[in-house]
Amino acid sequence: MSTATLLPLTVKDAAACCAPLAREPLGAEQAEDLARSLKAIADPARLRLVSLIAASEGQEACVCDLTDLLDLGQPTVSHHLKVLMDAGFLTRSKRGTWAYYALVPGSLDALSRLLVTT
Amino acid sequence: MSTATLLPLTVKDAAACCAPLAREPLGAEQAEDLARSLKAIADPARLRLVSLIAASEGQEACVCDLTDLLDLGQPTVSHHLKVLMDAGFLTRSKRGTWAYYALVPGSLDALSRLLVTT
DNA sequence: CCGCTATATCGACAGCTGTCAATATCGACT
DNA sequence: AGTCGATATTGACAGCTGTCGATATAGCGG
Repeated sequence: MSTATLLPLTVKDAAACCAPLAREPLGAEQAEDLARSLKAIADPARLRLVSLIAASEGQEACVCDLTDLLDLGQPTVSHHLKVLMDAGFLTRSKRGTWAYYALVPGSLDALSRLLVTT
Repeated sequence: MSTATLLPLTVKDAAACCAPLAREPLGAEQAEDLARSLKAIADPARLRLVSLIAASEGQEACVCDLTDLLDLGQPTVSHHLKVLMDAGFLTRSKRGTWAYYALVPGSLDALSRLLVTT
C-alpha cells in the first residue's frame, strides 16, 4: 500500500504501516519502507544535522549555521539535508537569502515507536 | 571514548554514550557510533530477521526457519545475521547442528530511546 | 569412516553512497 | 544592471554493501 504512493514516502508513512518490530514479523514491503527511513538517518553527518536542528530553538536551524559545525563541504551538507527532507524528517522554508530546515514534529518519535519492544 | 574500544562496539555502547538526539547536539564520534548501529538494522532483510526473531518464542529462532521465510540465499541470510551479531543486536547459540539467534534484550530499546524527542 | 544436513566463509561483482570541485540559481543591495 | 553572498545542482569518483555461487566446516546417523 505504502509502495503505491507516487512519491516521497515519508517516515510517517512507513511508521504508520505496522506494529512495533517485536510485535509481529515485518512483511517484505513494510521492511523496505522502514529500511528506507532508517537509512536516511543512519549516517553520521545526517544524525548530527538532525540532532543540531532538533536541539535548536523551535527545532529549526539555518543552513549557514549547520555548514560551519559539520566539517564538510557546503554541497555535501546540502545533499544530506535533501536526503533528510525526502525521507520526511525535515522541512525547508526559505526566508530571504537563507534556508531554514525544521524538524517534522513526530517524525523521530514515529521511528522510535517501531523499535521499542516493551 | 567509545571509539577506544578494541572490538565490537555494540548497540548498547553506542546508546549509553549520549542523551537523546533532540536533547543536545551529537558529537562527531557519538554520531559515528550511533550511525554504525543504525546502519546495521537499516536494511530490509535485517529488519525482517530482527522482527522475526523478536516476535518468536523466547525471542530466538533457528536459522533454518529464517532462511525459508526471507527469499534470499542461505549465505546471504548468514551474512545478515553476522552483521546483526557484530552490531550487538543478536547472540548466537549453537545447539547440535542448528544455530539459534536470539535478540539481545534491550538492544532495540536502547536505540529507540535515542530517537525519541519527548 | 562416510555421507548428509546445517551453517559459515570466501571471492567476485553490480549497484549504491558520501564526498568534492565546479557551476547554477536566487535574493538582496547598490 | 551588476555584484555579492547563500544555497542548490551537477558530474565524477572512490569506497562500501548486498547478493550470489562455490566451497569449507562441523555435527549427526549409519
